[in-house]
Amino acid sequence: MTSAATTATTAPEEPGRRLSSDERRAQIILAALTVFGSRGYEGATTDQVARAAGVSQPYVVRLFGTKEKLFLATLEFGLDRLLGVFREALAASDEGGERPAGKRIGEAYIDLIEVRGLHQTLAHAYLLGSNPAIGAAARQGFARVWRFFRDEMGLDADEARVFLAEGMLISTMIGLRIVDDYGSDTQITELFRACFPNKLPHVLEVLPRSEPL
Amino acid sequence: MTSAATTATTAPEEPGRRLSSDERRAQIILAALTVFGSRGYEGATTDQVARAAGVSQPYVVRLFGTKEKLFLATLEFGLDRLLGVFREALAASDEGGERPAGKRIGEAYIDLIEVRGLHQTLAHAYLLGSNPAIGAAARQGFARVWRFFRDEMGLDADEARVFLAEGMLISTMIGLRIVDDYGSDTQITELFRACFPNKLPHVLEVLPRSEPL
DNA sequence: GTCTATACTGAGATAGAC
DNA sequence: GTCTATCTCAGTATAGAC
Repeated sequence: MTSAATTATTAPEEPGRRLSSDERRAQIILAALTVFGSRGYEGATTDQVARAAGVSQPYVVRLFGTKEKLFLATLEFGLDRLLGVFREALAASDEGGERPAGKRIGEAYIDLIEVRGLHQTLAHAYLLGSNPAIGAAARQGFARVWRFFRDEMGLDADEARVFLAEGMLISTMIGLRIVDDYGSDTQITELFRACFPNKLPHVLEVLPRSEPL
Repeated sequence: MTSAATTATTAPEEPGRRLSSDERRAQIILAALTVFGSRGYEGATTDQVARAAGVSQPYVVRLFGTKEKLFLATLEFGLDRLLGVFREALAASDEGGERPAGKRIGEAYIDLIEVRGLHQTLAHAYLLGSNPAIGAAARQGFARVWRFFRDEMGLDADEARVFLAEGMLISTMIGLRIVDDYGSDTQITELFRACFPNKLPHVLEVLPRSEPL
């Protein structure tokens, strides 16, 4: 449990190699996403993040300054990634009217489960409105998403609200980990099904791989 | 800061009076709702709950056993209360077709901001799916709500999903505390407005009273 | 039923070596 | 760029008095 390779969440790396601090930062943020995602900001420890990233706890603090700054960096990464895939999906072709922008973006959102902990970390951040630093960042981030729907995607306020709402529900279902109670494809509840129209198989394949840590 | 009356979140009580342990439990759960709501399960401390309730920290632990059990009790209280007001709203009369059940229940959900921290505490619980005890309780609780929509209210799976989604968005907006960045009635954003159709004035009146602690 | 005092532990952060 | 050792404090839980 001391070697990087053993516990690393991220892609395999050549064992003996020394990474640039930017590479490490990126790697740690990926790990932080999974840890913050499952335990939340306060519940997560910098040590858990460090282990998941295969580095020592003090080094995580060294690179990011404080746990709070680490969380803020992780949140920003998550939001950038989210808006990144949304923009890609928006720009993608319509395939002859079969996949309108709304559908593409909805699916892109669900596909983000591949980036483990992203949905949950954002959702946790959104709940921390009372926290001075994190709350402010969360509101800003949420506003960015809202503006994407309104300005870039061109939805009206009502359509945007519905979109956002479905997104929040999906995040909730992921955070709840209904998979844990109902096993694999057979017993999954109607409740869970109803949340992932046409994406269920994919979700069922990916979610159980997201270790609770 | 030692007297009960000074810091109590809940209703004024006669200073010198000794409460039954059930009364205390109820009072502490109310306080716990606000504290867990703003800081989350891990972020909240039993001491903050104790202060908010006007009792000593060890006594909170004494009454509930552990912080986890306190959270579970608080979660259950919140869910009971939620389903309670939903059932009331469902049973209420239609007022000549002006307020169908869906609308009444939606409004009842928003009116629950009066029970400070309820929405946020539930939302926090829903995100803790990876936690053995809390995750299981949260899934159970979420399923109860789902069944209310399906069985008692008679919605089909799709309608129920839409309902739940709007609810998750509303909880998110409350947790985000957009009020904090945009002050009172004047500067409130479109984003916030869009989430509380016809309920904005009420929300704007209550939310700012919910102290961040 | 409720408090004060306190034991114990876990976790963030710092110092300093390599 | 990264580690080990360690300080320090906050927070849960226990003991025991009133």
